[in-house]
Order: sequence, then C-alpha cells, then structure tokens
Amino acid sequence: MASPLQIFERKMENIPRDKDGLRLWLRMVACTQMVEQEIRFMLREKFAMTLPRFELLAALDRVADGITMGELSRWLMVTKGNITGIAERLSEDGFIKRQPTPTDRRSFVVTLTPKGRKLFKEMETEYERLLDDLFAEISIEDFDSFTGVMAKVKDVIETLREQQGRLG
Amino acid sequence: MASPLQIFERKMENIPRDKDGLRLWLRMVACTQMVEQEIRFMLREKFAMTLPRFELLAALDRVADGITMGELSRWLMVTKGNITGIAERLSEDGFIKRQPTPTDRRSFVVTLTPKGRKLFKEMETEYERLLDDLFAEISIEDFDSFTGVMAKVKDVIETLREQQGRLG
DNA sequence: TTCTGATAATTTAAGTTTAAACTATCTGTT
DNA sequence: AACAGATAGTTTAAACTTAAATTATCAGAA
Repeated sequence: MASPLQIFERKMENIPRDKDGLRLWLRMVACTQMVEQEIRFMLREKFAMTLPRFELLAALDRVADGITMGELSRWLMVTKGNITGIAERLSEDGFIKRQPTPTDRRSFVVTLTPKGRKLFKEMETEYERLLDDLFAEISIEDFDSFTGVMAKVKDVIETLREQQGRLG
Repeated sequence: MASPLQIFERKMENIPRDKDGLRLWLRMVACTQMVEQEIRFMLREKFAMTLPRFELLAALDRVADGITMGELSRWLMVTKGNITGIAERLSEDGFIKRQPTPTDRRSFVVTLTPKGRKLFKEMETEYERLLDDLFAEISIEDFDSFTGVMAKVKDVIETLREQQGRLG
C-alpha cells in the first residue's frame, strides 16, 4: 500500500511543470488536509472533540467579553447558518452560553462557560504542542516567506472581491 | 463592516508572537479557505458544479485508464464512504462510469465519460486561469520556499503516522 | 480444502457545510 | 409616524464528510 506522500508525489508527476499556480495550490491543499487530519485525530482521541467545535471555542477564548454569532461567522470564515448549528451543540453540552444583547434584540453575545474555558485550556496545550511538532523543521526564512505568500494571496482575493462587489 | 482580511489581522493580533507554529497554521488555514471559496464561487457560477465533484473529475482526468474507488479515496485524501457518495451523484449525471474489474470482484474501475471529459476540460481552463491570477504575485523564490515547507511538514506527518502505526 | 486475516466498497448515523429563503429587528429618510 | 432597505440570526434542503460497522471477496497458511 502506497503512503499518502507517495500517492501525492505520483499525482504531482502528472501535472505539467509550467503550471505553477496549480502545482502550488495542490501542495497547499494536501498539506493543509494532512495537518487537519492530525489535529482531528488528536482532538478525537484525547478529548472526544471535533475540529469545528474546537475552532469555535478557540475563537471565544481569544476575545475578552464574547462576540456575536455574526462576528463568529466572519471570524471562522463560514456561513452564519453553520455557526447556529455548532453553537447549538456546544451550548447543549454546557461549553458556551448565549446572552441577548441589550442594544440589539436581534443579536446574541456568545461566551465560554467556566467548563468550556477549562476544557479549551487543556485542548489548547495539546494543540499547540502538536503544531510546534509539525512545524519544527521550518526555518525562520521559510516562515517569513510563507507568511508573505499568504498575505499576497489574501490581498489579491480582497481586491478581486471588491471589484466584483461581493464582500463577506 | 470589516473585511475578511481585516478580521483576520485582528485575530492574529491576539496570538502571542512566540507561538510560531500556531501563527503559521492559522495563516495557512485562512489562505486555503479563501482560495477554496474563490474556486467554489467560480465553479458554481459558471458550471453549476461543486468543488468535491470537480476534484473527483480532475483525479480521473489525470489517469489514463481510470482508477478504483479506493485509489480515488487515497488520491483525494478522504474516506472511502465519501467517494461512494460523490461518485454516485456524478454517475447519475453521466459524467463518470464504474466498471467491474475482471481480476477482483470487489473492485470497480472509475473512468470519465466523454461528456465528463468535455465538461472537465472546460472547467479546467477557468480553474487554472483563476489559480494563475491568485498566485500571480508570488516570486520563484517564494514558490520554492513554499514547496519546501510543505514537503517538510508532510515528511514529519508521515514519520509520526508510521511511529503510531496508522497509515492511510 | 478450509480457515483466517486482510482488503474493496458500501452502509449507517451523526455532524458539518453551504446557499437561499425567511423572520425579526434596526436605521435612516421622509 | 411610516416606509424602505439593511442587518442578525434561524431555518431549510441538499450535499459533503467522517468514523465505525458491515458485506463480499481475496489471498495465504494449515
């Protein structure tokens, strides 16, 4: 049985050398997918937790006073309906709570419960340890280059979306 | 309304400078997510096609004589059950066909139909044009650095999985 | 041959994700 | 006040995704 890496390399052989954009993108997707699988595996085995739930908890941990559903949706770059479902399940399990905002009756502020914060802190330790392990071999120069590439791509997309009038 | 890029930068401000692995990962996820959204948007608007279906067609286009369901699953790095569903829908629409293999009665070989190949070629042109646009600003040096980073991460993960005895 | 373990693919149940439609509310204008 | 358009969040239907269980088949050993 060929390993994922071997399969990936065989796949790349079939892509013409001059298709730089495509080649870069396929590598990027494969790498992201593999890292995500590692994170999912760790969260499932050690905490019986899914990645989307973890990411929502992480977003809440990084703000002091909670954020609204809509902000969560933009923060995590997913649709609002998606947030509704995940927040519902996290709320049922007692990890987060939703409070009406006094100024806007359409809106809710979501915060971590003490139980949710405690769980997140435990997961965060393992999560950061895993990422450090996975990226341990990367030099400072490569880090900077990597960051630069991603900033440029994001700029291009921002511009593209503005031109087409589709923001958010 | 803050733009996705602005929200992302605000998010990064809350991450300690010394957490390199985490910072790199968050940038990587955000960038991948944004590019995927652009591809999804283009495929939906121009071809009424979803990204998972497109990726399965792309995998088939890059092999001469078709591949089995299991190989597709490893190629695309998703579960076998996932492939079953997507292949079913693509088959209903007449874009692919499944044929039993003579040597193994458990196995099927999946190939593009002429209709499927024709559609894929049209989509491929737009897809590669989009990727070229998105990555147009990236220098050769950054390309190489990027490729190197991803190869290293994949190596680390391969090793990790072998140690833990979980392949595939 | 017969048994055992592995493999190919599907099925199942639960959860995630999206786009679009919808409800309720807000905000600015007249 | 009354209206129009925008916004916050939910709902809906369809599709995607996963892990685990299951079915059918294969391949090697006794």
